[in-house]
Amino acid sequence: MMATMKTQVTSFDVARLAQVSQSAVSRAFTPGASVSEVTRARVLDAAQKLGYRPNAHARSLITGRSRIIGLVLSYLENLFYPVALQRLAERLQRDGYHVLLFVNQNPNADELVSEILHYHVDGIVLAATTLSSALARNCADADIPVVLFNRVMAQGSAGAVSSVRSDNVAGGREVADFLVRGGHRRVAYIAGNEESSTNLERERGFREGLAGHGLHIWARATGNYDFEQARQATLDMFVPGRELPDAVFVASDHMAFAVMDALRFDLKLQVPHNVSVVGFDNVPQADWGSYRLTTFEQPVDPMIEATVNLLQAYLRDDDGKPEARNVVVPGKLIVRESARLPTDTPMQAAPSRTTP
Amino acid sequence: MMATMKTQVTSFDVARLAQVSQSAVSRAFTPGASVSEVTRARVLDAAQKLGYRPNAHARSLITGRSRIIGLVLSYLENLFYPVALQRLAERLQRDGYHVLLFVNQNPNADELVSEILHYHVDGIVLAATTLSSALARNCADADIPVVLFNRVMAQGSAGAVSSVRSDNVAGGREVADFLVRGGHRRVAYIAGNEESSTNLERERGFREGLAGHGLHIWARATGNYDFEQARQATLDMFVPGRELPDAVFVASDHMAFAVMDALRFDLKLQVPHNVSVVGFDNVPQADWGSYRLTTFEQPVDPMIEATVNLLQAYLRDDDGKPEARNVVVPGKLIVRESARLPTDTPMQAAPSRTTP
DNA sequence: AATTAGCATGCATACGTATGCGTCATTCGA
DNA sequence: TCGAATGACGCATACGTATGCATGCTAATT
Repeated sequence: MMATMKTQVTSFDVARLAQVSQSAVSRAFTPGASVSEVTRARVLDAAQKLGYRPNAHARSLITGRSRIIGLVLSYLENLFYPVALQRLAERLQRDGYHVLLFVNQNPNADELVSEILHYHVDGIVLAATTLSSALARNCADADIPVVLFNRVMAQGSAGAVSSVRSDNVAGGREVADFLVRGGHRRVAYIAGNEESSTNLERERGFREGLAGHGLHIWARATGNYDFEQARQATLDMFVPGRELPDAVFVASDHMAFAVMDALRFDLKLQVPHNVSVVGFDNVPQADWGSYRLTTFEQPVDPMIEATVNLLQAYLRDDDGKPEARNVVVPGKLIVRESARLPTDTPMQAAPSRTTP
Repeated sequence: MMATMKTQVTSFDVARLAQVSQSAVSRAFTPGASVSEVTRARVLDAAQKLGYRPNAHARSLITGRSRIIGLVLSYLENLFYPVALQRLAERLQRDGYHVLLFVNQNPNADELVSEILHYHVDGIVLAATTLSSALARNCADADIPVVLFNRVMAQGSAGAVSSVRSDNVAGGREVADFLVRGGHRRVAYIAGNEESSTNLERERGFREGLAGHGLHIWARATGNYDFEQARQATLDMFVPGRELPDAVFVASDHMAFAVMDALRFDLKLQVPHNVSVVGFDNVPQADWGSYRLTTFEQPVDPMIEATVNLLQAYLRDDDGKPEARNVVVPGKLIVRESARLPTDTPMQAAPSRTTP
C-alpha cells in the first residue's frame, strides 16, 4: 500500500492526510511533546501510508543538533580499533546517535576535522590521531566536544581537550615487574610510533618498572605500530651469534604477533623457552592457539563507556561546559603462555582454553 | 585572529564583512559557480577571519544531496570487513563523500536502514547483511541506490538491487581442483552462515569442482563465520580414532585460523602434513608466519572500486535510473603452505616471505 | 456555578544555504 | 561606433522541520 513517490514526502503531506496541522506531525515524532494519543496515532498512521520519514537535516538545522558523532581513525589492521569502533557505534546507536567515519593514514587530522565541522556534529572522537592545539581551540569555539580515544594531548596544550586511555604507565610497569620476577634480565622493548602518547607512556612505565629492580632496557627497536616494521625490528635486534635478549615487551599485540612469527619462523627460537614475549592491548587474536600471548589488557568496554559519558556530559549542559577531563581506565595483565612465568605464580593463573 | 563565536557563523556574516551579498558567499564556496576571482578571494578571506564553515545540513536541504553514504556492517572481527571499510571510506572521501556507519549484530537490517533514510543519504552499502525485499523497494522509491557488498539478494527478489561480490563459485571450484590435484580424497567443508549467499555459492562451486573429479564432500560442519564455532566444528569433525579428512576447505580465513589452531594444538595434527587447510578471503593475517594460509583471494580494491562505480552511476543520471547490476569480481588462489601442493605445481609457486 | 489550571492544537516564523531571474557592466565582433 | 553577448552580482524564494505564542477546550478546584 505504499505509494511510489518521486518527490520527497514532507510533514505537510502527512498533515493533510491526517487532517491536522504540520505542527502536530512534528510533535507526533518528537518524544515528550504535547500531543494527544489519538492524534499521534492518526499521524503515525498517515505517515506509514505515505512512507514519510522525518528529514534529519531539516531537523538539525532547527535544533542545532545533528545526533551525529564524528569518528577519526588512522588504521584498522590492528584489531583493537575495529573492535572499539564496533562497540562505540553500537553504544551510540542505543542513544540515537550515529557515527560519521573519517579515515586518514597521514597523521594530520586538521583538514579532516575541518571537513567534519561542516556536518555540525555533536561531538568528535579522535582515535589514533592527534589534534593540533589550534584545531582543538577551533572545536571548542564551535562548542563541539572532542574526546581523544587512546591518545592524550601533548603536555603543553593539555587541559584543553578531554581524553580516555588505559593506564599505560601502570601497564608498562606491571609488565616489567612480571618479566623480572620471571627471571629475565636482558629485557628488550619494541616501540610503537615514537611520538604517540601510548608509546611514550608504556615505555616510561616499563623503564620505571625495570629501574625498580635495578635494570634498564637492554635492547630497543622501533616497530611503529606496523606489522612488517615490527618484524624487521625483531630481525635487527636478534642477530644470531650475538648475545640475545631473553624477553621482549612489544608496545602492541599487533606488533607482538609479528615479533613472535619472526622469532619462531625466521630465527628458529622458541617462545617462551628461549625468549619471552609480552604485548599490549589484549586483542581477540591474543587468545588464539598459535600465539597465546601474555599481554596487558586495554579494556575496550570501559573505555567506550567513559568516552560516551564524556560526550554526554558535554551534550547535557552545553551552556556551562564542563572542564576537560582526562580519564584513565585501569587494565590488567592477562597471563597466557608467551612468557615464562614468575616462579611464585602458579600455572593455574594461565588457564588455557584447551584444558577446561 | 579567530573570533570566539558563541553562535553559529552564517554566510550572511561573511557577506557583511566581505561587502557582498549572501549569494556571492554561497557561490564562492560552490565549485563552478559564477564568481569573479577577486570576490571569491574577498569572501574566502572574510570566511577565514570569522571561522565560517558552510552548514552541510542546510546545503543538503536545498540540493537534496547529502554527500553521505550509509554503510551497514555486522561484525568487524573478521579483518576482511575492517579493511574493506577503510578502503571504502578513503575512496569516498576522495570524491567528497563521507560514510555514516551502522553496526548491527542481528541480521535484521530493516529498522536500521529505516534510520539511515532519515539522513537522506545519497546511497547505501550493505555488507554482510541482507535486505528484505520490502525495504529494497522502499529505498528504490526514495531514489536511494543500494549496493550489496559481498552479498546478493535471494533468487526470487533479485534484480531489484545491485550487488558486488567476488566469484565465489569459481573460487570454490578452483579450491576443489587444487585439493584433488594435490592428491586429497577425503575432503571436508566447514561452512559459514548457512543462509548467506557467500556460503551457498562457495559450497556450490566446491561441490561442482569435486563432482568434476567424481568426488563429493566427505565431511561437513558449520562454523557460522565465527571463530569459536569453527573451532568446535573442527573438534566435532576430527574425532581421534575415526578415519579423518585429509583436507578441509573453510568458508572464510577467519574460521580457517580457528581450524588450524584446533588441528594443531587440540588435535596434535600437522598442517599440511596430516591435513591440508584452505581458506577464503586472503585477509592480511593469512600471510602471517604462524598460518601461511593457502586461500582464495577476494580482491578488496576492485570490489570497492566496483561498489563506488555503481553508486556514482546512480548519482549521475538520477532521472533515468540505470538497471540494477550484479558485479562479480574475479579472484585468484593464493598458494601458501597450509595445503599440500599438486605434484605438477612447482614449489616456487608458493614464495615464502621468509626465503626471499 | 464560577474560576483556574492544564492540555492539545494551529499559526507563524526561523534555521542557513542554493539558485532562478533580472539587472548592470564589460567585452567582443563587424 | 553600436548592438549583442557574456559574465558578475543581488534579490527573493524555497528546502522541511521545530517551537514560542496564543487560543480554545476540558477537567479540577473552591
